Formats: sequence, structure tokens, C-alpha cells
Amino acid sequence: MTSRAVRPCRLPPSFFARDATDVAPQLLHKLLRVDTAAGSVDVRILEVEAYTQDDPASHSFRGPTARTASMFGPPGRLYVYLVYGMHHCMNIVTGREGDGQAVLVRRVLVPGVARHRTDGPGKLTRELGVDRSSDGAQARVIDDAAPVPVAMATPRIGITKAVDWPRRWLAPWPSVTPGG
DNA sequence: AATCTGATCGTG
DNA sequence: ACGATCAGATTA
Repeated sequence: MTSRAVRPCRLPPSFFARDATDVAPQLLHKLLRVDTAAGSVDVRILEVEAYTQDDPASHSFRGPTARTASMFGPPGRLYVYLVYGMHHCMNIVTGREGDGQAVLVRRVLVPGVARHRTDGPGKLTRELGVDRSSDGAQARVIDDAAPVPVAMATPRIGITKAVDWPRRWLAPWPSVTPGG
């Protein structure tokens, strides 16, 4: 019996044109291609949170602003913002254009990088060199047919509104390494 | 114009 | 438990 050979495929924009609460858990174990100073790197997505427009904890709750413009833009693009004046958070925009939805990437696995360096939303952007210059850029998410974990939604981290909404999904640990 | 509040992280 | 550090939101 030959080993399974699945051609990794880039997720189309239609994948993201759904509610963030539907898209978020499906992003677990997908690969996100990021341009770094060292070149293009595929990182494994291990933790996400969903933010929708009806969510008091969401930046989109009070309508679009200059900062959140990309969150209301076409799905499948990045929404990158500065939190607490010093850390960047990376999101993937979901829903239809005009919706204010996104999935926050909270933890990833990077080939050759200790996992404690990318186990938080601010830490992973620092490690990868992602900042506001990536805001609005096309997100490149690759499905390499890694096993899809059964993830249960849990409450989100670091918010003070809608604290008990189950909109955070974690990949089981241990997890497969990127590219393998 | 002044103040408050963060989708965080490192240090103590 | 707290400070860093800045932008959006709120209050006046």
C-alpha cells in the first residue's frame, strides 16, 4: 500500500466567506504562509478565537474605524492591529465584505522555533515580524490534509466583555510539526 | 482636553 | 501584581 500523497492546496476566498465561528475551528492545523525576513515560512495554526460584529468584545462591535477597516473588508485578508501600545495581533478576516468579522491567531508552531516563542498572539507576531504593514494583505492558508482535531470551544482570553462566550478553539497537544 | 480601557507580555 | 506604551472610546 502506497503512502497517501495529498497535494497541499491554498484555501480559496470562499472558505473565509462564512461566519468566524464556523471558520475558526476549521483553521486549526492548517498552515499559514508568512513572509519573514528569512523568507516565506509555513506556520501551523494551533489556537484561534472568533470575533463577530454582534460581539461586545470585538473591535467591530461599534462599526468600522480607521484601525479596523480591513476587518470589514473582503474575507481571506489579514487584520493586524496594535494592542496595549506594543504588541501586534494577527487575524484572518471572515464573513462577507462589509461584515466586521475575523479570527484571531493566538498560537502557532514554527519550524525550527521553540514553541514557547509563538504561544501567544503578541509573541507569534513578534517572532515572525508581523506588524501593521501586513494589515489588509492577502492571507495564504494552506490545507495540507493534516488530521483535523476535534476541538471544543472554550471562553476567550484577555477580554472583559462576553467573557463566557465559547469562541476559542485549541488544537490538542502534542501537535504535528509544520510540514510534517 | 483629559481620562479610561484595552483581543499582551515580561518581570517580580 | 504591575508597568510598558499608544490608540480608540468616553467623558467633560
